[in-house]
Amino acid sequence: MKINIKTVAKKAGVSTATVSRVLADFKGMRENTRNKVLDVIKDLNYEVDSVARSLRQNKTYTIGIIVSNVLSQFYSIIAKSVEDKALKSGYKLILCNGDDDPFKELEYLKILKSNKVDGIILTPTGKNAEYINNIIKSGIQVVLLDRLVEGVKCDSVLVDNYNGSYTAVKYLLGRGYKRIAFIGGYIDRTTGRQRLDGYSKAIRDAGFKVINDLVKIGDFKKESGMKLTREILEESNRPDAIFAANIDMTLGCLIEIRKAGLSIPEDIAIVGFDDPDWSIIVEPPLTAISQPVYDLGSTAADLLIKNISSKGDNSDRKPFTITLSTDLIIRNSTR
Amino acid sequence: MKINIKTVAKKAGVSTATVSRVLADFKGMRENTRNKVLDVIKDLNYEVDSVARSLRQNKTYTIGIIVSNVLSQFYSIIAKSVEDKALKSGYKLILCNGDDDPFKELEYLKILKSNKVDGIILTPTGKNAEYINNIIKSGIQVVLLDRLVEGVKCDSVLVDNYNGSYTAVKYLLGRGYKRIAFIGGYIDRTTGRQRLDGYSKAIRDAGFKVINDLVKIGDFKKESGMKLTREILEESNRPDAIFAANIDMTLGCLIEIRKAGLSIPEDIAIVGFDDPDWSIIVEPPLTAISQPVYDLGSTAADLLIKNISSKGDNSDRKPFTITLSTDLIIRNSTR
DNA sequence: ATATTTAATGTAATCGTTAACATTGTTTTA
DNA sequence: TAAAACAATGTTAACGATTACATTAAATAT
Repeated sequence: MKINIKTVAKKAGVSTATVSRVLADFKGMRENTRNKVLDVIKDLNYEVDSVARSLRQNKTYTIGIIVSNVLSQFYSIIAKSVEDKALKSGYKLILCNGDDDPFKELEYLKILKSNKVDGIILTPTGKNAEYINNIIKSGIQVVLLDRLVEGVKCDSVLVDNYNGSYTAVKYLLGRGYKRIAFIGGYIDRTTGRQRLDGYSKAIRDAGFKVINDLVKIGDFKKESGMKLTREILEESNRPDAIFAANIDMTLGCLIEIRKAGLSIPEDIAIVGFDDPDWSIIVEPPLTAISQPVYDLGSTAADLLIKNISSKGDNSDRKPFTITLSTDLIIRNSTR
Repeated sequence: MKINIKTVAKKAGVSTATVSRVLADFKGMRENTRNKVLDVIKDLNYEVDSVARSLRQNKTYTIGIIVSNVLSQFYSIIAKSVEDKALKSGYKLILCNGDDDPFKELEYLKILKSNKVDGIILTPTGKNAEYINNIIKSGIQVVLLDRLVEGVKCDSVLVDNYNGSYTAVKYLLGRGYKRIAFIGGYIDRTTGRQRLDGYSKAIRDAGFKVINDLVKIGDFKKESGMKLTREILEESNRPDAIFAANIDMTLGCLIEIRKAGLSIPEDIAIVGFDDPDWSIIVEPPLTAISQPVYDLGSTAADLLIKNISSKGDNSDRKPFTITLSTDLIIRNSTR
């Protein structure tokens, strides 16, 4: 037999409105009736139907998050941090892997819109500006994470990629490295672009020129890191250091260097952007740019939830960007 | 202005039923009307409201997954594999971190039930049998992943923990190790229990006794792996090998061994249960029991989705368990 | 050409809740 | 004690889709 608010109301001898009030913790009620209703609810094991509630209230208490790939430690930390915050504020999380594919991203954006999520945290490919604006206009709050989208006006939480990258390369230069290779990805995304720019600037500031053959662009994945490292190692004039622009590429880079039988940092130095948990157990421990990943996610979640609660109030205030800074963690993969 | 099925119907000069039929790809329709409706849909950028649809159809096209912790590579692979399958079959995924906490698990189970998900994939703590049965009775399909719950009858997908563990320890014994420590967790969960049992059996089969001081039980997390490893290293008669029962504990173990300045495998050998992507870049590369993690998730998802589609038909067939086997990957953390 | 069958569309109830408004019951004030 | 004010509860129309059933239009048979 189906148990819904009507069943409860009938058994408790009250109206559905009264039951609804009990559910909503409405204060203006006789203790007596409240208890009567609560008893029946317990008795029947009644649980509210969130779908019906969402339809009526036009609020789902759900936020959607689109990340590139939870398999990457970076995004799994993001997912966890957002979920932690969400749960605390009574929201649940729909997780979507956009795979850095604009089509998949669009597909997911449509699903989230159709499901009337209250807000979306998006690590964008940069390609669906029109639809994202459309979503924002429909009243769904959006916060961009880690990257920007041209033509979209909404709050965002970023990492200072440019300075992180600059610091890493400057450090390498300071240690006497002269031929520093760059392994990056997606220069049409802000992350890819800024990390490359930071690299280039540091090289130039030191009075060197950026050598095209030493700048390799892939897709931020392990396999791509492996492939590009192989290319670099085949250079006739092998570089003395590599700066890998994200965690998965760093992993790929380390795998190939090991395969090639080279030793770090004697034969070649490595600095990675992002500091994974395994960085202290590799040999030698990895010098890395550490990003405040957990903070990144929880800041975005905080912001999103705040925006959801004050919906409307902020619809014409200026969007703003929170930029978190990085740290250089010096270990032993550089001399 | 709000655009819903009525708006579309009016503008197209048809009834809402007709629009609904177009949305559902109903075949018995005049091409003419269908196109008229499709045109209006495109014109108005109409998108169906999934919440309303779910209420009416009593189907949400959503599956919930409760894992211990997406931060662990094991679970992030599970999440990804389930999501891949889900998307292909038109389902979306609500991700929940149970944190191996029975209360949090219960809380999430309630949320998922209230949200009328079509199915749940659960990595259970083992503690909420009653509520899980309640969920199953309510018509929501459940598939247990990686662990079992006593008293719950539903399909499950597991890894052969017992034999995996047995194989690992037998291998160590075969290489001449005599004092083998065990670092495990949660022996009240099937995974924890079975891995310990496999260890014990292998030790006994070799004619040795299980030494209590060498069996350390924690909570499957990195920090716990670190702490227990420290305890082990302080033993007056230090063991010559450690078998760590999951990926995070293995990581913790390696961190502490490095801190202690011991070399692997000369001073102490290590075998880990589960084979993370960093296992080939640590020094020395890690000997490990590899689990078919991606398969585990996608098998569970397949099974769940199949059960959802054939809902009712299988309600009184016997639940079954799919057990996937493990591989021993021999590298250099053992002599 | 009319009756009969079949195909295409329309009407309206329904899913389970909430919330605006109406009503009843209880105090307080004059 | 009656009127006024306020507190507690009830009635009922939404929310936006789907779908059983009713109706109308077209196709076929007689």
